[in-house]
Amino acid sequence: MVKVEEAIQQKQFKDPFNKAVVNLLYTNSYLVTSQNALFKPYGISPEQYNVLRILRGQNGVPTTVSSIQDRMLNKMSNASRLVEKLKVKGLVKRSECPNDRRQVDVLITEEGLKVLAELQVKVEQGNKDFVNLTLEEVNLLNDLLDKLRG
Amino acid sequence: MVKVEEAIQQKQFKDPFNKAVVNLLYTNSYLVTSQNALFKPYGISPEQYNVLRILRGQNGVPTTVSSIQDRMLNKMSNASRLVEKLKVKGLVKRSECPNDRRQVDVLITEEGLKVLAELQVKVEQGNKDFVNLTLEEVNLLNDLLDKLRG
DNA sequence: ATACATTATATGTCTATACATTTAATAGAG
DNA sequence: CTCTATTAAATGTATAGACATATAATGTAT
Repeated sequence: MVKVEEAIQQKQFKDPFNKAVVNLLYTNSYLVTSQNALFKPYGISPEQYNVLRILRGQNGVPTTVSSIQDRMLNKMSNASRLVEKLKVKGLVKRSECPNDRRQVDVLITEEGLKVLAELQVKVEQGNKDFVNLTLEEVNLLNDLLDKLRG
Repeated sequence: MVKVEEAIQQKQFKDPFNKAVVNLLYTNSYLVTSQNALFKPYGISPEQYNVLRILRGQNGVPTTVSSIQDRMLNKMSNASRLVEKLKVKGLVKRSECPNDRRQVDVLITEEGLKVLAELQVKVEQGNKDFVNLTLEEVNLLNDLLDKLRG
């Protein structure tokens, strides 16, 4: 087990809270790097995958751009541009919302569903592999993270 | 306490391991957003701050670009460009390494040390505030994160 | 109905990550 | 010494995050 102190060659931290922030940023980088390797062959980014997953969760009900934004992991990400990129790839459709012409209805296409299903198997297995914890430990981690942000 | 399921409006996950990956990505976003607000008035990014911190840790001994890279939280970040930006701001000095002209010695300037010291107080207090856990819980979190990557 | 505020989306710009490639210097083999 | 491989740093280019601003449509007060 490589402790965060060794990984970034920092001998000590102000306190365990500051260490935890650094540890979380470093662990995030570990996860993102691991996930990127998984996604690369598919020509789709983790963020784009996440948008597809949100859309499928709607079960055929069109979703607006702002609704996608609300459900993204990173609230500062730009759903508008991600949707545009997915549209270029033919994985989503965009259409003007009839009852409010400011809004845009976004729907995942058949091709999008296909790509998503294929990717999901790999991603879900990958995520399990990346997290080297017991079931008990991972449940504890989830509770701690939820509390941390509170 | 807002659970990650509510925060991103996802009802369930494949398993607790997949939930943990999502939870970590989401918590990272929470921390980065919190930190950004802190850094903004100083015109310096968290990544640039981290480079300054690494340089000061050398206690006046010049550090090469690749050595900075090794110590960064994100191993894929571009130390060369971050150093260039810090140099433009007058916070670091760059000089050719005499015994190996491929390498570049990087040193933090007096101005860099001043900015770093000022920022560090805010960042360390902020990090403590962002992590809503007891001392016992945060120690446990650090252990779980170290093991997770193992 | 008009004026103004609000909302949804898109766009502009900067910073950083991700990763490939280039350039220059050094190390090592013959 | 010469050729080749390796290494350090810089650079090119794509994607995304951060945040301000623009544009268009809608809601609301008068």
